[in-house]
Amino acid sequence: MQTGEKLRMTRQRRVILEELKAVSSHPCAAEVYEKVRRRLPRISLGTVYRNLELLSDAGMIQRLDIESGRRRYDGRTGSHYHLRCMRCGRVEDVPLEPVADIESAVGQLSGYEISGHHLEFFGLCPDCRAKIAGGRSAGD
Amino acid sequence: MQTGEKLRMTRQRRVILEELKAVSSHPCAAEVYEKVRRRLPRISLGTVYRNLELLSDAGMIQRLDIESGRRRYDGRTGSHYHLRCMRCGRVEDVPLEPVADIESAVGQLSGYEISGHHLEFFGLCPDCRAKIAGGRSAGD
DNA sequence: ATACTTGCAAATTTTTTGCACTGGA
DNA sequence: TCCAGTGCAAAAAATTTGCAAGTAT
Repeated sequence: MQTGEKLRMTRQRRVILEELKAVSSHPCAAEVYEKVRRRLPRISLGTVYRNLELLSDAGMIQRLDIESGRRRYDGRTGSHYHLRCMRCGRVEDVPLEPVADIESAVGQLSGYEISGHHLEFFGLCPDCRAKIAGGRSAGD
Repeated sequence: MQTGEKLRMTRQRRVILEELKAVSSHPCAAEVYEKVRRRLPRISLGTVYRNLELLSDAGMIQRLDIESGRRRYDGRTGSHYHLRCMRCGRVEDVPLEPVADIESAVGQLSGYEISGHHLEFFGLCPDCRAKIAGGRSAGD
């Protein structure tokens, strides 16, 4: 929420942020940990978790609660939508402009004070479509 | 997906389904367990987890992956949207017609075969707005 | 009768936390 | 300097799973 937080920029924090901004996948904490570890071998998983939360709170990255078992993170902070492949699990950004005006409509109807919305599409990515069509071994 | 599954209807399964259909909240497994336990005191949490997954697979209920740490379930199976209060955590249905045609647009743009979408709004529910406005003790 | 289900408990998986030490502003 | 930040390891929290016994069809 509060976008202007003042965070002390430690080496760990910076590398986590850089690695997250560098990818367009939407990694979970463990995946960020693996990437960061290549540059800072002694970093701990706990530090990665703590920083991902702090960076989210500071508005420098975005939390993605679209899976039940694990939280994913997104280096893009602007509002945008996601597309998830139900077969391989990848999460991509949707090339579509966010709709802003539905929020006020929902606010009126519900009495809520709306502060945002998430829109997520799910289906099969091109790769998985090809695999299924070709080898027709739909099972894993 | 496959809505016509043939599930053996055990007592546990039926009660879980009934309790879930009876509420408009969107309970997690532990909450369903508590409700069901009032009618079947010896049911185990594992059975609740197993059945919620089976019922979801059979298309008789709906999985809600809108929180990172726990999965919620919805007795309504038709496509509809959700509204979550960021303060008290409640999840309600949105009184808004699902938009169907955005799916084909996204499919065209992305190359995905889209099978559905989730739209979730978040903000403050009327109760929490009142509490904050009145007592202004925004903290828990 | 016989698979499918259940209860129970242990195992997994993901995330959080306590604490003494370290390093950035 | 000095306090926020870190590494490490243990604790929590949510979910899954193995297995012997029970039950719906």
